[in-house]
Amino acid sequence: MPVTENTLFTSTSASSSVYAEVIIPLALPQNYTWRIPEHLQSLTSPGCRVEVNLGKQKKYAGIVKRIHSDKPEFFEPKDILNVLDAEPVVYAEQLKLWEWMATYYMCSEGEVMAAGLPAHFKLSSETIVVYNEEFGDDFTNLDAEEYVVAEALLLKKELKLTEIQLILDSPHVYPVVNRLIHKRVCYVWEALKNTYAPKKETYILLQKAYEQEATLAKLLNEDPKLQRAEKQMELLLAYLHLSKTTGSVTRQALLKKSGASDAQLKGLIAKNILRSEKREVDRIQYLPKDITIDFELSPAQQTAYQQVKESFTDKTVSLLHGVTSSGKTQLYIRLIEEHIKQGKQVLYMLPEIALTSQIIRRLQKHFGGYIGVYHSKFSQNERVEIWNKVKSGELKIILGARSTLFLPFRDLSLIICDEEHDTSYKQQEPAPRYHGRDTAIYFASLYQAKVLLGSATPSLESYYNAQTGKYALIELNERFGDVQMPQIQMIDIRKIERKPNDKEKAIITPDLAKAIEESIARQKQVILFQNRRGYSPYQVCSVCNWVPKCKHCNVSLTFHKHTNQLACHYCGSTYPPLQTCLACGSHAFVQRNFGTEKIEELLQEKFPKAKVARMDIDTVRGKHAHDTLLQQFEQQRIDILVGTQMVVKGLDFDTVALVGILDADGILNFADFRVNERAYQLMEQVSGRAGRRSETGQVLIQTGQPQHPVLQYVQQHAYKKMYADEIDKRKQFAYPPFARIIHLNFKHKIKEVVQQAAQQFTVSLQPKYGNYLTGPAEPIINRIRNQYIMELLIKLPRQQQLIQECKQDIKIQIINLQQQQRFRSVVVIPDVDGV
DNA sequence: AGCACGCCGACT
DNA sequence: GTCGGCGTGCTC
Repeated sequence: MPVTENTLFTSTSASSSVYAEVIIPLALPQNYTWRIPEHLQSLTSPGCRVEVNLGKQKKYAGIVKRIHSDKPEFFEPKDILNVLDAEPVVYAEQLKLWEWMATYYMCSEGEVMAAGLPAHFKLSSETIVVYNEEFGDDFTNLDAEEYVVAEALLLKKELKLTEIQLILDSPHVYPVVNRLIHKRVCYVWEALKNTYAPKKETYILLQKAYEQEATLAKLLNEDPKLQRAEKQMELLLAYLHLSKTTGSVTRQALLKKSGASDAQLKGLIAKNILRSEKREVDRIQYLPKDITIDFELSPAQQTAYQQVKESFTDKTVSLLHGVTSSGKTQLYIRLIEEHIKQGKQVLYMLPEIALTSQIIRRLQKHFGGYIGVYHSKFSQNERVEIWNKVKSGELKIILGARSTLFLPFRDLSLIICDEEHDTSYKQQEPAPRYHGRDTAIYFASLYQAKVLLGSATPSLESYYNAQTGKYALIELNERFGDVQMPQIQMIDIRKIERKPNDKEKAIITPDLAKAIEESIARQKQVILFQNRRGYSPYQVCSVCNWVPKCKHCNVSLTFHKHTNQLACHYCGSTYPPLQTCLACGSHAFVQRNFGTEKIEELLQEKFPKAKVARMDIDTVRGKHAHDTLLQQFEQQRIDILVGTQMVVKGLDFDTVALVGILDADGILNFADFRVNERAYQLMEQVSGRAGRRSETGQVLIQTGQPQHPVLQYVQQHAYKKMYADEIDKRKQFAYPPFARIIHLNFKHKIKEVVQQAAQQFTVSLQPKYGNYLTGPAEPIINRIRNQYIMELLIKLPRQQQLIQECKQDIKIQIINLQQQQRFRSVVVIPDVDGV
């Protein structure tokens, strides 16, 4: 429920002051308080931005969290300089969400605000505003102050807010700039990190002249331009049919459906009957706002759908455990339909941006202009646009990654959290280090909305919650349209590895090679999966086995063949390749290479006629590379695709007959308490890529431990057995879901200092939390960007009170630590529920 | 996050 | 002698 009413004081006497607790987008120790001068009191309400002074001369646009009349005891508050918004920019729900996130994930509300608010709302005196060239120079609608600034901007193109102060000869520039941004005369400068280029697709549209029935009929029946061009006529009819059934028509879809040639389409465009237009796939604002559902759920889907609906009568969260290809998306679409027909809003969350462009086309077919897409790679202008449309309630469905949770929903009633197990939901680097799924559950509670978690391989946490009745559990065990679960076989590599001369055979075993050959012969596609970790190409001295490492991080350098450089994957620094061993002086350097690049080479050698492609961080770095690669694969211009984790997500094609997991041991031997869960999820998801509509897929797993329980479970698609097995171990060793883990990272440039700091910190927690502490320990990679690292793990039993106290104690101890001269500059970073 | 304040090295 | 390096403290 939006907070629009002014929570102000009717009975306040003129003499007593009114104060505002304001959130500033910084990592401040707490929120600060400013006084609201009398003339601004009626304009100020929670959720509004206010212009305030911080420090000697810095100014910020902060957001009012709370208005009160408690005079601060220990300082004299400054006055708020201006109120920037007539209407709050966020609802009370957003303020509550920020507070919860800051408390739960142990950061400041300012940091949450900084992450959640589009840059255009975050003015500060250092902000640079840029002239919007598209605006032109028609300044007739500007008032005197706006005009002066606009003129200056036209001349200089960009200005700092401090410079604008000089121009206006007044410190009160924020409201003016604010209005100018609103009128699109200028915009806030965005740092150049915007490498994301939205995917574009060519759409085919009917020329305006033929949009009316009558003119169209005339064209079809009597126009001489078409009577003799039979093929073009066919194509046009195909277009009309397609546009009737799907709404908008892409060039690709049209050509595929009609079987027409490029030339025929060009002909129609030349005759001014059709026209083509490039559109960004993610932006679909031109579509009509209507709902068309043109499919039926299968009986199994229908049952699950009913169960989901019923579960929401007494549970807030439902977990939909549906095997790969069971058609979860169709079920979601039905559910969305129901919610938006009641005028409510729906949030559809995905773990990664790359997946949005895949799913958006499916959704837009059904919900047209009701959908918006939102994620961190959108330009600030676009973000503000969507922000406002969500706030006004114009957009009903928002598809996006975790940052979509920051949008000011007006009337949210459902959150779908797809691929709920995916670890990309957890934000790693800057604060707030939040988990999209868990935050979604809290966020939903603010609106009394429901949450649907979906996965073929649920996280142990969620499945546990479903088992214990906290969540509802709905199972969908049938693949859609009678597709069989893929057949999974193990290939024991132990025999092959014994023969040292046959190293290559250990990478692609003869059995796998044979299967690949057969698939290709049948015109089917092959996906090979290789996990990246530990298998990056590197240089090594063949005499003494010395491996070059990064100067700033304790990490082996990765060798990049295409740039002929050694690179550090942690800090990004690069080095020239080595000729001489720095340890023994020999010149016998060799490239060790089990990465996808090497495998690609090997495959090309073995299958010279096949088209081999590689999909990993390196090959999809470019703007459209990811989509282009997927498209090529979809159009079957690639026979064998070798890739890392990336191939697991978003590959949903019918013609994959064979999936090979090249090195299961690399996945199974990873040192983490979640290995088994992760390994199962990964392999089950990879397997799910094999065999769609037409036939049973085949999965081959190369391993030296074919009896490994996880592999057995994968082979039988026995999620529940894996769960039962694993949950016991979690309980025994007090890991999640039976414990809450808080990770503490200590950083300092001097190794001894960081070690002692971590040690002292641990000792200080010992009396109260002794049993729950693990460490401090030096991580395997003990230095990143010249900072040494120590880690401390706290495993707390799931008792609300204890966990809250512990978070409090951690904060106290951090302050304590930094009060000591020696440890002053040690950085301590808490990470709650890290993955 | 900035920015002012403050204490040590290489320069006109 | 000073300019300026960045470590440290503080912002209602």
